[in-house]
Amino acid sequence: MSSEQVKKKSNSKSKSKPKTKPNSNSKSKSKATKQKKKPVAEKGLPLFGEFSEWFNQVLIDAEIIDYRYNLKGCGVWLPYGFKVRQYAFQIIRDLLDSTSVPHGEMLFPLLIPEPQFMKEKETVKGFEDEVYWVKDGGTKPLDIKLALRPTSETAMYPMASIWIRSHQDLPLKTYQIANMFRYEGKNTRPLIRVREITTFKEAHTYHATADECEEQIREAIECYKGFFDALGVPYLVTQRPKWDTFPGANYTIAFDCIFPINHKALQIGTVHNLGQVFAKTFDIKYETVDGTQEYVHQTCYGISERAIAALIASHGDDKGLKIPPRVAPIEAVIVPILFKNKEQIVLDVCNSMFKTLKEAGLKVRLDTRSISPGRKYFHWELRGIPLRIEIGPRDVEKGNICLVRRDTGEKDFVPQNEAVSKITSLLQEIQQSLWDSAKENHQQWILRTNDLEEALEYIDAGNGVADIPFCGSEECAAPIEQRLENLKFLGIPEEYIPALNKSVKVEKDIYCAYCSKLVKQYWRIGRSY
RNA sequence: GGGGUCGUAGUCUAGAUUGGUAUGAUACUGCGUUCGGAACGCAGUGGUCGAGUGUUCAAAUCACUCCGUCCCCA
Repeated sequence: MSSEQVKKKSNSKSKSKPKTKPNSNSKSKSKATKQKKKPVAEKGLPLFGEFSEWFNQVLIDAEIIDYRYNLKGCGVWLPYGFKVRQYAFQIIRDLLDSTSVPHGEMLFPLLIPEPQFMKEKETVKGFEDEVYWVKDGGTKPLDIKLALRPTSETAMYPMASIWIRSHQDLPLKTYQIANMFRYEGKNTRPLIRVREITTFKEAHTYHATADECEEQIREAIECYKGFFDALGVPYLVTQRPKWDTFPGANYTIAFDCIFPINHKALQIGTVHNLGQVFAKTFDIKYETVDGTQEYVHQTCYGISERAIAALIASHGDDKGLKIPPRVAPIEAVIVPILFKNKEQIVLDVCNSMFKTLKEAGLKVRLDTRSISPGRKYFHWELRGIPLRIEIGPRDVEKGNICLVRRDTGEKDFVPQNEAVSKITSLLQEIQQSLWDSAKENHQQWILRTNDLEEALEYIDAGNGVADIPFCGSEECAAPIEQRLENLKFLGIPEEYIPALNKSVKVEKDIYCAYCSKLVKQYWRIGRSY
């Protein structure tokens, strides 16, 4: 059976059919040629180099998400994917719950009454074409239309206005993890551009002063860095251009992950300084020590399931996923190698090893299915399990177990009584090494140049993102963005962001790549999702 | 947003020009032989042909609408 035959419809029908395996004779297989040795159940996962196809297929094959639900932009989290999501978002929960003033987790209603939603003009304009409206209650039209939240500012802030009375109530830090609805256009992509964002973590904070508000931005950035570090997802931090700031916010700082192969940037987190705009709209005031009434200063920051997309993209290879141990539903899987008349002695060792590892607190699984060992290897490699433990008669004789790393493929034989310590340290090593290699790759995808043409060529060739000297005006940005499809100004890199640096870096003798004015900063541009 | 393509068991696919309830593989189930990188034999299960409407004695096949897919262009 050729790989082509079992591949997804979309692949086998596309005109530029990528060859995944040499034997691509989809129709010429005659019944006479009985294939004895050849595998008959080859999975048709496209090569990692066919990134877009790989990504879509691996989500289904590795049982992360099933998007065959007949509603555009919506999908089902499968148990395995759900676990990854759960472990990942628990990390951000832990980070937010443990800040010096903890963030309190809450849950707001999905529905927002129209008048309340319409209150903040800027936000409304920003989401105008993306809001789902509930217009009927059963068979009767509603007097007041209800929006399905595209984000929750307008749901939360009227409540904050009730809760916040005095400076004693501040700072107030809250967050919720919930689903959001956005009516995206035609081009939806699983996990990346969806109509139901199933997992959106949004934090909202309220402060007495602008300084505290600014300080909160730094805390948020640190939290998010901690989160992505734990996932082993590399990122770039930039302050978004004025024209790409969250509607109503003073400024927006964003996290982007450059994807492998196509080197497009995916926004995976945003942090907004909202100033007092929303406070004025929703009348969120507090009484100062002097007895006067002041509007609060606010921030909000969000992370979505796109973080999972970045996690998958950053570590994948031709065999499938590589899940960092921290968020892996299973850290190690035991595969028994059974030979005739020696089944029981092997199974006994497997069972006791399973028990030992479980008692040591490891997420471990014993795979006793009656299929061949090789099949199990592929199964678990596709799902990205960090460590495989093979135990066969030879190992039993020697008192060993065989450990195989998913990331490097390295095999290691260790004595059974050292299993726990060896596995624990190996898992740590894998976690670190996944992070290191992803980061190392990421750094190679940024070009700094004073030559606009060079930057555009670099981006157009799909090599990565580029930093160019730039004046920051929208008039200069627009014609540059026109030059390439999906080209975006990501913004100013971290070292130039005033909110994040006591003294921002200043470049000398560089001139705007468009208007040639003397400028102080490089701006980052690149193709984005 | 505009244009095109396609939709048949879980997955991939034959059948469409010439209307007559569907082919094969894989997956799945059972039994047996196996098991250190996708094992083999035998026997089975599984399809309102994306949904709806129309034409017809009869629709997977023809027409229209909707839903979804993928590709191209803005």
